[in-house]
This record gives sequence, structure tokens and C-alpha cells, in this order.
Amino acid sequence: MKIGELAEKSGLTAHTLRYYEKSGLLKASGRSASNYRIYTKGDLETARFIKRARTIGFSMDEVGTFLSIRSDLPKHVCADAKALADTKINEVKHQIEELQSVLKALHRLSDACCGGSESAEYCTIIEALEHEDPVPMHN
Amino acid sequence: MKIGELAEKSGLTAHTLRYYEKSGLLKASGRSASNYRIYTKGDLETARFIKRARTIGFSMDEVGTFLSIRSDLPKHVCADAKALADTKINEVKHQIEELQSVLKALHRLSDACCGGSESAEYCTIIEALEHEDPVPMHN
DNA sequence: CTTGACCTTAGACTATACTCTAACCTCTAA
DNA sequence: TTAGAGGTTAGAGTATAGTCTAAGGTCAAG
Repeated sequence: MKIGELAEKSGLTAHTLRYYEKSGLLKASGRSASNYRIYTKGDLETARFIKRARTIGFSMDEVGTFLSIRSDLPKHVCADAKALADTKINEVKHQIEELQSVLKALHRLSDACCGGSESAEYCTIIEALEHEDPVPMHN
Repeated sequence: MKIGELAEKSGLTAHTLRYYEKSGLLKASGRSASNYRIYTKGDLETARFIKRARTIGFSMDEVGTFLSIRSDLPKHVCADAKALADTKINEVKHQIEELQSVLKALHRLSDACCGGSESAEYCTIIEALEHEDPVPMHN
């Protein structure tokens, strides 16, 4: 099939598929006489694999690692794949914690403010940003 | 004071301060005869204000809005500031929810995998990415 | 034979927030 | 006077993941 069909069947765009090729994630199995990319059913499965992994939150780099495991399963062990997932789990947990501390700081900001149509001259939000030490984001 | 001193006192770098000037967040109050940026105590307070707001999670754009409220408080009302905070709260809540759904998907992936030194030929993680529909991210 | 859909490439653009470089100027202390 | 610290600018680079454009080639149908 050509790129348009693969795009439709995978839910990616032709642009993105070309971009993935340039990035080394998914190369077309061949080229037609007129230099069109030709994809196989296996390529479609790979495209869907990539899409699922991206949707779950893996970066393109991480997807690349999955693909290299997938391309030669006997050479790899379960621990290889699980390590990727677990590393990601810790990253995501950390991100959630950061956002929760941001949320707490925002709530402290917002809850103290009347939010009314009073002049902002004594607005507690501005005041807080002026003087308070915010909860750090642990970057 | 010159940019180096402001950098030290605000915790931002001189690079960042120049970048903020270019972005319209914080302009030096004046220039010396030799064209050095000269900052006042008020500028230092503004720099700290910006840093606090950034740390809490506001984008540079949002910080800009806070600064414009701050620069003429009598013209604004508390609702203006609170709206910014509350919009941000909703955004952050949404991001947290997305990450939690990502985390769930990752856990489903990881928990099913033995993680051992068995060949990855029947690895459930690869299997899942091959066939399972992941939890969507609601982008 | 032409129209329109689809394909090709290299390369620019988007967004966010810096971060750094090159080449040059200024100020202070020994 | 000269070294070194610190200042100036425009502009490029970093990271992520696309997204789009221009200018052109290919193919099937009418």
C-alpha cells in the first residue's frame, strides 16, 4: 500500500509517517518504480504499534527502543521491556507529584482571593506573588 | 544595579533576564552611559515576582498578564487575577488526570510482565502494544 | 489530453523557555 | 597599561513532536 492508505489505516498522517521514517522509527518496506513508498501489512502493524506506544506516553526515543526489542525478540528478555515501562512509571509519578504541588500552590493563591469586582489594589494573589515563597517544583 | 547583580539577587541568569526583556516581561529601568542595563529595586521585585509566578507553574504569557494587572492595580479587579489562577487550576487538574490515565496504562503493561530473564518472545508488554487498545489520552 | 488526487523532496515553521556563541566594548584593580 | 571580569548585540542551538509549504512528478478516469 502507499503512504495515504497506511495513514488512513494507522490513524497517523502521511506527514507524520514520513517524519517517523526520517527519525528512524518506521521505514517503508520498499519503493515503487515511480519512487512511491510501498508499505506491507507488517508495516501497518508497526505503525499501529508505534501509535499505541506513543498514546500510552512513551517518547519517540523510547518507542525506538521498543521497536528494536520487537525486531529481534529472541535476543531480548522480558526485563528489557519491563525496565522501560517501569522507568516511565517513575517518571510519570514524578510528574504527577510536581503537578500536585503546583496545584496546591495555585489553590492557596486562588482560595485566598475574593475574586470579586473589588479593585485589585489589595488582591491577595498579587500580594502572594509579591512576597510569598512558592512551593518549589523540584526540577 | 547591573544585570549580573540582578541575576544574583533574583536567582535568574543574566541570559534569562535579557530574554525576558526581549519577551516584554521585564525591561531595565535605564541604561548607563556605556549602555549597560541599569535595574532598580523595583525591577528586582518584579524579577522575583516573575520567578515566583513561573515556579508556581504560570507560563511566560500568563506572567505577562499578571504583570499588566500589577502595573496598574486600581484599573483591575480581583476577579481578573483569580480568573487566571482558576484557569490554571483547571489546566493542571486536566494534566494530572491525563498523566493518571497514562500511569494506569503503564501499570497494566508492567504488571502483566514477569520482568525476568526469559526471552522476550512472549513478552506481554510487546504483546500488549501489538494488539491492545491503550487508554486514550483525551488530547 | 487534461484534470485532480496522490506522491516526492528539502527545508521552514510552530510552540515553550531558555541557553549559548561570536565578536566586540567597558570598567576596575594591580 | 594590561588582564580579567563583566557588559553589549544579533542570531543560532536545544529539546520534543510534529505540521506545513513549494515546486514538482505520477497515475487513473473521463
